[in-house]
Amino acid sequence: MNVKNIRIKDIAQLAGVSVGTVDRVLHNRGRVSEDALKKVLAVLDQIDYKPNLIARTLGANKTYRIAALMPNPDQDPYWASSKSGISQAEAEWLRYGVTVQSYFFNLYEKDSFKEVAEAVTKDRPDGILVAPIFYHETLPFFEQFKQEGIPYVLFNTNIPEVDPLSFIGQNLFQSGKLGAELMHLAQNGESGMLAVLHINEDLGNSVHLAEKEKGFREYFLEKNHSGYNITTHNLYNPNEPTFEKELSALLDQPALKGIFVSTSKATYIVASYLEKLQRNNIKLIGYDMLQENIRYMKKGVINFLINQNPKRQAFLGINHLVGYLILRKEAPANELLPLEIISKENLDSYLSSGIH
Amino acid sequence: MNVKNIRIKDIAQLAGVSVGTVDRVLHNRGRVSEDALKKVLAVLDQIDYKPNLIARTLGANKTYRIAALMPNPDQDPYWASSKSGISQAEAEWLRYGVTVQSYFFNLYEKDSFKEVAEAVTKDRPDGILVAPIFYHETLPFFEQFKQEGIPYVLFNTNIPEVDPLSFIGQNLFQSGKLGAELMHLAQNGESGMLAVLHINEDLGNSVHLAEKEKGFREYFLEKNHSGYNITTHNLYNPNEPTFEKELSALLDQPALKGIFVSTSKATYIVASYLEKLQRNNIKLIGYDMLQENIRYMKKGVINFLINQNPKRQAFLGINHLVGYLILRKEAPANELLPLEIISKENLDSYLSSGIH
DNA sequence: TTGTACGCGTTATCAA
DNA sequence: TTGATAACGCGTACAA
Repeated sequence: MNVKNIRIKDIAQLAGVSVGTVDRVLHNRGRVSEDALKKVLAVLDQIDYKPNLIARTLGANKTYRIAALMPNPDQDPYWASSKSGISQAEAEWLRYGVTVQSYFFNLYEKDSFKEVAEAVTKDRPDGILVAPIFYHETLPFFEQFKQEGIPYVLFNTNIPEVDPLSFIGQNLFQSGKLGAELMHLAQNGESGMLAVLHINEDLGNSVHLAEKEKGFREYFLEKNHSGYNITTHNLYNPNEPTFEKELSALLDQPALKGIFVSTSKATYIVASYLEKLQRNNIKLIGYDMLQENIRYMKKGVINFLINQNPKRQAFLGINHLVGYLILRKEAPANELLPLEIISKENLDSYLSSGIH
Repeated sequence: MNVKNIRIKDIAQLAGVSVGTVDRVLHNRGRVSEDALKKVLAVLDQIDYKPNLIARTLGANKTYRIAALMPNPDQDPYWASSKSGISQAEAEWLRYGVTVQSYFFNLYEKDSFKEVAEAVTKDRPDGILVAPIFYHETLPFFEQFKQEGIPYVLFNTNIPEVDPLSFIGQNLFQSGKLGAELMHLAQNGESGMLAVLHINEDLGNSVHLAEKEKGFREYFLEKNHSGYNITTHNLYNPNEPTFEKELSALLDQPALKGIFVSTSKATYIVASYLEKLQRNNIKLIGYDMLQENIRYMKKGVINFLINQNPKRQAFLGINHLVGYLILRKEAPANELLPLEIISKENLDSYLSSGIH
């Protein structure tokens, strides 16, 4: 095997032109005569030229600005995880001239999203990573980004219609099915009442949550487990006095055997009530390895967590953008992360491996 | 924030010396006067110099040869997975002058290991990745590698005494505990007889397997689940006629409710017997997403798999070596991969994400 | 002991 | 339209 790679210099020599001409042909920069073009293309046709990306980044000496558009991490620890993934990717690429500017919008205000998205548009970054949790508000911006030729990557929530460079997330329907499988296991063969619980603080998320619920119900339909009685409960702002009343009413039902919670923050909120009310016979299944969730899992209040890997989602998002910008690498159109099951006994192995 | 990184040139300017001197200080090459040393160190103390690795690799223009020393992938699909991880890493680094030469030894013959390891020693690679499944046979070689200053990384099996650059694997004790937790769940609250089954084809593995068993038993001890009766079964070559007899004898016991199998290949062997004997009330828990295991899981014969991620283990091993050789990056002394739980409902999400 | 100068492969600039 | 050449930052050979 010939290890030595073919250089632009070699192509130039073979074609009988200069490196400058080859470069212009390779990058369609124009200003090349018919004659020279033909000669270079003939050589390129024969050999498989693979640019040395190391040399390219060094030579180009460009700096790239990436904009990360996401909910304010202070409003929800889930988004704090995402943020840390962005920071990690940023640290890794900083020395290669990549900077990431974060733009936070208010999780509960659509107008805040618009405002911030306009700021991004104005700043004209080289690439954009965005968690598009508000469907309608986001669409016009992608139209604009596309027109300006700025590549954008979506994470957490997909909007296939806007044709992003890449989407990173999970299969939500399957996630719900997995939640159901785990619930079924946790029930130890007994039957009874199961609750699907959404705490829908930001309304942008409702499609997200509905998809998980569909999967959850589908599992029991397929299996024909008619012994279970599944109810749905929508709660909103945990700070409202009605919240506690409604949740307590649910938890007080003696027949209730399990709760599937559709978001990560909601998981530890419900866990705290379960603990307070001493309802330790109710199995709880929720999302993500947030610090509070880890605590309740170790105590045995939470039975299973499904890891959505928010940190990794955002990390990969930045990486895909950088790969595309610097290394001209195509990103996968859909990167669906595995649905990781976290239980008491493998929790530590996830914590120490530091990827979560 | 100052985006531009500090270059050697900058340090030289600040210290009032030349780049050559700075370089000699940075790499302890000697031939530097007390005075100059002090000046440079003073500057280095103030600022956080991070070399541009891109420039370094470009300038070095070296080629590195890595040797991968592992069992023959044709003898066991588990090792075929490892091999594919090596190939993937190789493809990724080929253009940067890294080549990987694989050396396969016979899984069942210690002498074969010696032979191949000698070949590696003779070839004097720049780095070595090895799965040291034979303890005694491996030790002298590491002694030699250490003397020659060739860095080596271990995967799959750890031998801390040889002080490798890095070990990549899992916590086997905890892996067994997780197996027990899953078994307990799968039992649906019933009690009965549980079997721990080892198929110990290559004897090098026995410590490995014992560790998993210890964890498995520890779980039930901690939980005080006295309802279970746990037995251990050691089988050897599946091709011997006694094998089928012994295994059938075990499976014929009506009280048997679950089997925990300690290796990946053994998992689908047991699954095939369970299917043939129609013992579908016996819960089966084993290891790894081998093709056959995936098939039996989809059929419902295997209840849970614990993913040891053989592909990723090997992939990371090569990456750590490359990182150390090219980028002078310290590899983690112990990289313990998370214990991934695979069930029917998250199987596809792992398959499609392509990391397994 | 020190500093200068060149090469790595690519991109970008500029004079011809 | 072309080709020669200077960056990019690091490592290193070599001359002083």
